[in-house]
Amino acid sequence: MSEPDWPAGPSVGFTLSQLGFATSRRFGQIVGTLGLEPRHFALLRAVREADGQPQQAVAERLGIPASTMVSLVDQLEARSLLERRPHPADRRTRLLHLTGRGEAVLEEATALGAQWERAICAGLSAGERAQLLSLLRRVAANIGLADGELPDRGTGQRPEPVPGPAGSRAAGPGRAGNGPGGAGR
Amino acid sequence: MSEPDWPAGPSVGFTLSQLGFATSRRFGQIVGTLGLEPRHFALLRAVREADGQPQQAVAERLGIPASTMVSLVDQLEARSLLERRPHPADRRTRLLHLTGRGEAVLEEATALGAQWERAICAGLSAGERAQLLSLLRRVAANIGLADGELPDRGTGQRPEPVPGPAGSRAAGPGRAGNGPGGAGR
DNA sequence: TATTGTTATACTCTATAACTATA
DNA sequence: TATAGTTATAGAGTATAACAATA
Repeated sequence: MSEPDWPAGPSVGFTLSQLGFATSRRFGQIVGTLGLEPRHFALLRAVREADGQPQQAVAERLGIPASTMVSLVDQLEARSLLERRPHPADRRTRLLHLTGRGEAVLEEATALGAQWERAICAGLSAGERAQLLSLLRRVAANIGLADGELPDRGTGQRPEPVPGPAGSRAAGPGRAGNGPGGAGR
Repeated sequence: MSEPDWPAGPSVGFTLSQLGFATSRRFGQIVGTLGLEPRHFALLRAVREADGQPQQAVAERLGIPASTMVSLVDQLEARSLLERRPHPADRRTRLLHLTGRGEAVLEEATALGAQWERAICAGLSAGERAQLLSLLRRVAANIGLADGELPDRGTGQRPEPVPGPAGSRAAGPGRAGNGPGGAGR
């Protein structure tokens, strides 16, 4: 079997895992300041993006199971950040709308996200940051992560086991984790 | 409030979250090929690093609660990848040792990790990869992540809420997630 | 008969607390 | 009395399946 042709030292994969985890965890704490979890933030953004979508459409877009979506919307509606309105024609569906307060909180959260972004990139010149993003984009392409794509939640989806060869043996659980939920784009 | 002074586009924070998540998830699938979860891999590596440590010492080093450690070791011992041996002087403590099979599997997993690393960095020159690592290291320093440091598991630890200002309101849950568990350094 | 949203249920994971045997 | 390891237990979180209203 071929030896790694890279110089020794920390791997990109490990570093990315570490950073990605720390980054999103910290971001979770930050939006927690507003009483939000990252997925609440993601949900609010999805709703704002296209106000008045059916609840399920948003759930599908975010890759959240319908039942989970219910409690998520419940929580945000209880805080008057968004509201369910009846569909004019179909009495089964509920259309999601951002409230004024929801917009305000979303803006606050977005500002905190921007602030966090600046903290992350402190000391990097604009050029360095651009290059970092460029390199990350190439890595993303390597691992088959489309540009704006959301990594599919553990909803089944089963990509190819392993790119190259393998050492056989049975397949294990293969666990997942919590989604990124980081600051927006 | 200050506007982001960065050019528009995807943020580093979001991209890192996304990549870190995708990376570790994929790595989980890869080692799953060997019937291992990432934390099994981490455990095996920690044991190999210093063969014959007490079980709790390893647990502490990995930030795993003692009770979780038990089942983890149980699983690996059931597969004869490592074994508990009595401490010569203290009959309470169990010393962890890698078996021959454990070493073999660990090597297989390491090889898969190296292969995954190559896939991640495909198309990057050695210089580009070095620069990527350098930039990531600077980002890691920015967010207060020591070099080889393991991000502390949700074991309590409560860092400062937010670096800069804030929009008040009560503190939310602030959730965590699964650790990196990516390929080794 | 199919679909939207909801509720109920069952499962997984993890950590805390209780317990045993040693020290 | 304190500690290593274990077992039992309880909580959070999440997905699957059953359900009611409507199409």
